[in-house]
Amino acid sequence: MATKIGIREVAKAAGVSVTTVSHALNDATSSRVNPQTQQHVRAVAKDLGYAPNRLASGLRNQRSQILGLVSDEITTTPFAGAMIRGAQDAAYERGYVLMVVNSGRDLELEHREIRTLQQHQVDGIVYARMYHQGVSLPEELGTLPTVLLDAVTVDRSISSVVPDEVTAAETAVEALVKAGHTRIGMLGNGDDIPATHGRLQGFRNALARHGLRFHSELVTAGVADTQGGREAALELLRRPERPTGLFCFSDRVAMGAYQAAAALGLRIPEDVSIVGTDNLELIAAALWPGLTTVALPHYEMGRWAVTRLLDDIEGPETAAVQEKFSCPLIERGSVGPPPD
Amino acid sequence: MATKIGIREVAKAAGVSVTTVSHALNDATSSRVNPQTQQHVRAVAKDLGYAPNRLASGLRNQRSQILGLVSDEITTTPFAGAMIRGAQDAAYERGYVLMVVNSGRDLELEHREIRTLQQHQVDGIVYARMYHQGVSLPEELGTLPTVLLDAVTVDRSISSVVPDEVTAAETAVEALVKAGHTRIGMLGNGDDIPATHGRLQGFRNALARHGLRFHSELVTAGVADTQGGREAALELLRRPERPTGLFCFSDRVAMGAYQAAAALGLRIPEDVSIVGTDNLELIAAALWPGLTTVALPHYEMGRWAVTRLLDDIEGPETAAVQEKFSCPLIERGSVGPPPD
DNA sequence: TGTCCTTTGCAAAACGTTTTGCTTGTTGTG
DNA sequence: CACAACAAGCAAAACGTTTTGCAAAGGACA
Repeated sequence: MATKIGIREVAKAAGVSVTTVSHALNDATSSRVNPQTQQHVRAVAKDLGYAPNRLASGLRNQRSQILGLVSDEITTTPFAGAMIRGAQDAAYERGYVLMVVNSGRDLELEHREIRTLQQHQVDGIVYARMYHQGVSLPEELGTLPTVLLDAVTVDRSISSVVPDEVTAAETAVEALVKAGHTRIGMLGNGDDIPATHGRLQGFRNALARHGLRFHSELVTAGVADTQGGREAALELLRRPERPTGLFCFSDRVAMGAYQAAAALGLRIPEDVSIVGTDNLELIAAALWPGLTTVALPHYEMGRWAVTRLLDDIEGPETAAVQEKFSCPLIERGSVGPPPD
Repeated sequence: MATKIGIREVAKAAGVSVTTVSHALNDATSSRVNPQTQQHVRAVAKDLGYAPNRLASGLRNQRSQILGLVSDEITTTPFAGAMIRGAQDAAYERGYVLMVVNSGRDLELEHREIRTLQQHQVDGIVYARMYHQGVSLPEELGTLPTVLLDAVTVDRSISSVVPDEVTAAETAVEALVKAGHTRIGMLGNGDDIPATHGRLQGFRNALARHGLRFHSELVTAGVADTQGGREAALELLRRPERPTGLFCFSDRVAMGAYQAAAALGLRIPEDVSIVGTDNLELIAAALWPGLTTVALPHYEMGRWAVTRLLDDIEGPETAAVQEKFSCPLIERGSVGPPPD
């Protein structure tokens, strides 16, 4: 209530100058102020509930303590939530706060949003994508510290973090192999992005490593959503020599595979085993039986991106890092031994 | 590159004083500056790519052009995404930007986060919940303009926006009634929140309006997730006098009902019709057949909250408003006439 | 006793804007 | 022609901090 209390009010109440208050509050072990005075000032400040105006200190310090997070999509997937929360947590722990903007793939809008962030003097930017893909960085970022989240550029001079798609797929497929499956199908996305290439590569790696042949007719590309997954799985599971295990590009696709299995009277996991990708709680835990899937560590990636960004901002210059996060297998109930 | 260009650089380049630049850029139809000069200054400013430092102007104007959005959960549900996007869009259109924080129900953390927002001098706060519920506002908000999003307080002096739970449920149930169903069950949440009470009320209203009796044994409370929905639906659908239509508290619960129907060999919608609540794309559009459901207008509510907040901030004082948004029925394929 | 540090504190400048007077011409009017 | 009114622009103050340079007060030492 009353008047907003600023550093001046504290100074007056403590009977010292504004300068001394500032020193008492900021310099951890200050040589400019008597420990007793310091303690006293701090007590008074706390008492009054003083908190510095960050607009003012930002202006003075050329440090806003704000990070920008620009992403393409925030709406459709809950991945966004996990990544952003990871980023927020990491930022908060170090005294920063996030300004999130999302462009919905509108490049023109994205430009304007980035300019807005720059007007607010953000100290750095996390440039995020909802799916692991290649991007080209907007020009206007200029020399502003930037880290890529779930995306990569050809320019290796900027740090990035992505899931390790190859080993993620290997992990998923090996879960099937270890359960005894030898005819394994894949329902894959067709887009020309690292996620697609990496997972197909991992699929092949896992088969090769265990001496299994790669049957290209068991791989379906261009499967993007549940409906696509259902149709593709129907086609695969109707074959006389049907696969007994299915590796799905995403949990949404896996949900389609569940539907196909049900339509054909195949039980999971007794008749067909299914592994997904994403560990989307909303789906993976809701399916029945629960979906065994590899988790994309969105929360952790969000944390890493911000931590790295803050290290860049606050610390000395270091070489850029291209980080890959491994994807653990989350076992629920959709994998079992193949039927006889 | 070079040096950061500020208003001073523009002034120098345009051959006028800093004052004149400010007037030329800000006063739409300025009496302080010659239209020619104004045009010239603007051209120069654009040419140099000048954009004002909002830390500085915020400090001077006592207006940060930042809004805080504090929410409990951002992770688990995609609702958050829609609400936040609506809020962001509305804010952006009026030159504001959002600072989002989420407390994960940790009250202590929430307090600290709000204080942080206040340090950044946010011009107002949207206090959001992910489910329609009653809340008590944190003390420290004080006189800061605030709007509630998907939440209400006993204190009617503060504006809020929530879904109209009662008519939402009525809409859902009437879809079943109009298809010819007379024995309708409800899988409801048990929590003591407006969402629960409102929807149960709507359920009863719809029945009464069409001369149908309310059978309390067809109503199951405390059903929160897919597994709960499955179990509750199994129980209901196994009855000799089973309901032919089910109204579900959420789409997640409805997904459980789908599973129960499948387990019992009941087809949707031939043997049993199902209506959900939420219109959660990820689930409603993915289920097979598609789930008919009432949409909670999260995006629109997010927009409304920010628009209202900005009107409060920028405009003259007006009386608080308690807004209820209606929830349209989204028809997919899960409702049909009852069997024989 | 005078000189020189050291300690403790303060005044003032700076960060980049916006806005309030004030000054200087210029035009219109009696 | 003189004077008022007005148009156009500028200098300076202010927003709330942080930090640099300086001053005063003591204490140690010669």
